[in-house]
Amino acid sequence: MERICSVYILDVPYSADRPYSYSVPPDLYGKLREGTFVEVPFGRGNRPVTGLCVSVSETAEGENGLKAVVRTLEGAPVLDGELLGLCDFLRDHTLCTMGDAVRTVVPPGAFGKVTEYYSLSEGADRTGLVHEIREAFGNRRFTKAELSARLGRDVSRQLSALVASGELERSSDVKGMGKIKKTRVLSRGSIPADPDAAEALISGVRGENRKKILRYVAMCGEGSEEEIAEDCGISKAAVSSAADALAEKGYLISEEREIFRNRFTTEWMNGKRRAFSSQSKKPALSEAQEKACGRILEKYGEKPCAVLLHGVTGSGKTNVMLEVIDRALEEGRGVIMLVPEIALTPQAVLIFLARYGERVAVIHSALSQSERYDAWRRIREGEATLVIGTRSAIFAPVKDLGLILIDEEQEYTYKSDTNPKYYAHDVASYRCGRNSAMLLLASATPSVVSYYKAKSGKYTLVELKERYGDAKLPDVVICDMREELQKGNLTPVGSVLARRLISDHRKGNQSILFLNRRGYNNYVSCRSCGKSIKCPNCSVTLTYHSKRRGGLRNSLPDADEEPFGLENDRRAGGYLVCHTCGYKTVLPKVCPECGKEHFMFMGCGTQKAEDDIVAMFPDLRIARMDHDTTTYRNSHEEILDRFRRGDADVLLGTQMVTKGHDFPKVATVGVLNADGAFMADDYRAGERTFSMITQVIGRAGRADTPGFAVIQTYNPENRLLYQAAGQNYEAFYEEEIKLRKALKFPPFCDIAVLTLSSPDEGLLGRAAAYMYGKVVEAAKNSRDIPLILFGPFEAPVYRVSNTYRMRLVMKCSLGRPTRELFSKLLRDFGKTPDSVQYSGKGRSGVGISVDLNPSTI
DNA sequence: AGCACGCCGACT
DNA sequence: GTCGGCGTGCTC
Repeated sequence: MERICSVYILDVPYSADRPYSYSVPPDLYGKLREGTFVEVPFGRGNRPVTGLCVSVSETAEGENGLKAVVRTLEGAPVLDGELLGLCDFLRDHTLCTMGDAVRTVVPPGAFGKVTEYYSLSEGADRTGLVHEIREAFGNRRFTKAELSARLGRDVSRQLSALVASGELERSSDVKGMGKIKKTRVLSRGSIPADPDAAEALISGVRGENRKKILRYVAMCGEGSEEEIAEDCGISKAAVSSAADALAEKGYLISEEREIFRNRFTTEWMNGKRRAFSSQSKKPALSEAQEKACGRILEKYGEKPCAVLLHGVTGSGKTNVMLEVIDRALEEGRGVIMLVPEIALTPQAVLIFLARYGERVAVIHSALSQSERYDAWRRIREGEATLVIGTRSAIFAPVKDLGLILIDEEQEYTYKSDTNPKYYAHDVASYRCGRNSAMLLLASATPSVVSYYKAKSGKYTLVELKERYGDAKLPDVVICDMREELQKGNLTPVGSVLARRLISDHRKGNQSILFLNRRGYNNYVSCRSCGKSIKCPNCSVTLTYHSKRRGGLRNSLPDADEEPFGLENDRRAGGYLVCHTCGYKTVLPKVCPECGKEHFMFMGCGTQKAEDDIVAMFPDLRIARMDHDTTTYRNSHEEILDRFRRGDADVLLGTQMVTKGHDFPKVATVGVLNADGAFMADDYRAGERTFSMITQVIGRAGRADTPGFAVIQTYNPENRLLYQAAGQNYEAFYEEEIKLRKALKFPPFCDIAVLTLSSPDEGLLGRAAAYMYGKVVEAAKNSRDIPLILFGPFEAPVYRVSNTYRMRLVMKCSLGRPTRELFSKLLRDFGKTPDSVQYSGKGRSGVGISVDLNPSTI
């Protein structure tokens, strides 16, 4: 019998991403298991690469000719079934390589990268190249890339020749493994636990430092060198040397322990925790909350299961979620809670830290690589059982997972838009199924897809319909901005809102102004009737593109450039495009709705709004919060603190201002342009608008201040706005789901987007046409895969850093057969013979990627 | 991706 | 002759 194993190579393109068989040398029998990272020789040159072993098996002798595993990567984790399962799931469901999947599931640094090095052997130095190498590197080892970069030419061929002739030696090493920081922890050795007996013993020991250390350990039981040095006021070196002596005599036990770097959490734990300890008390649940909680906990017994908790803003969903978390933790099971990035504020986290203390691990984007790795290990070792974090926290290696919560579940940040383009909900469902856990989705405005699943029985629907306490909905005024325009008001603030801002300021109240960030998605609307121009096939808004040399541009002239810019653009060939079906038309001379000829570009960003408001109201102090002002760490918090302290009168910003901060002095909330969001060319524009407006309105008039909200719009007859104003989710949903059904959009189908990219525009066009044919052919060959294909057409942003992109959009049903179809298309695309057909010559130079159910189309 | 192998033009 | 660029097929 011989032992062989199946290995995925972590750095191969999609077309070569499959398991490869290697033989296992007997000296690795004890070390090599499924889930072990290994070094293997790969390719014709047998270059050393990183692999992940996914299975080990015995085989009858004779099936040989296999290369052998070189070694296992010491210090790298061995992935258990849960993590391997996650990698497999990602690979299958997002059509990524195993390497990409592994790098998503396991933090970089946990396993390094096997790297090939060369170094000069004792051999001669006659040859030119050997001489060059000696000059550049001496006897130090170097990689092929380093040498090529140094010499500015390709050296592969000579290197192999020099290796063959023995003048160079090849070696391999693992690069980039994260350092595991350790510290020495001292605990009681022969020191008795009884304080008097301990003191008697300690007083007999010579040396002040030693006495201090012993007293510390006698009192606290144990302490790290750092802690002891800090608390006893001795240098670390002194602690270290005293500890050596004390350990040798047996007074103390000394052991090495990993320490987990976590600046964020540690700061809060040490500093602010006490201040917030009052929050650790369980808040009393209202009757409605109690009832909702009961229904969820009842369901909790039937795991695996999924629940959608739909609670209107201010209904206290968090309290209910905390109760469910308690239940899972009491059972001894692990919990993951996902929150949107912008909701992961220190205030929010503190609630959890105060309540659950050291069991919590927080994963957020500000963590350094080593902190991330430390958090990962802390979770994996079972020290942290409650993980709170953004999208990627869904992969946290929590032990015995019993509950996954996704707060604000409709947020599209739960869909990754880079490499493994996964949707956190899908991963969550998979993990819950595998672990018999509960999936709890929560939102005031669930996504239409999730609510549909709840309505149709796939999820259990639990609703919280009343606001907590006696909080009331604010009065909402919907303002017709067309009238403002006719009056000649071109500023982002209409007269109603202007009056409120002034009176709020006079009374010492504050205001929040919300302006949708997605301002770059410009559209054209009619100045007279306010209608925007829609696609005849899809009922989505057409996007305006102005034709400029080299492709399409995405930003539009400022409002004051217009109508001059508009006329110029029309002459230059500006046109309207539907990003769903590819429909394209020239910008009409007159509005198709009312026949007037005054079009207008929409798309005023927060920055412009700030300038305008400052000009209008010089007395108001404005705090602007958007992506541009919050790029620095903590700047987000600083802006909110400033506003909370009352050092600003107006908080102006993008979605960030809509998330659950409580500002008691906020009387008025203004939505500067409610159209900006739902005019976007995406079938979910409606649900996003509804969600954003609902949330931002909820910010007005908490506590004792009566609330007031102003929604500014050019479409005052749009029912969506009234539904949002009245927080009437049901009405919104009923209308929306009919529309989705009629037009066949999710949840009644899935959407797949295949993107081709190339710096060569002509080549790209041919490749796109070619792939179109391939998809048609593939769909025809398998009748059971229903698929509606649109395209090929230019991506919404056609050119990005000199690369052009074209897309095929497909409505389909994403099951295993459909994914397999896409997988095959991707694999085949990576192989040359086919691509020759469109490229004419050479390697195609066209990139391909598939996004299944993208967050925007 | 990244390597070897083969083909081809350029330079010594 | 051989160095180095470029295209192609293949990776246990």
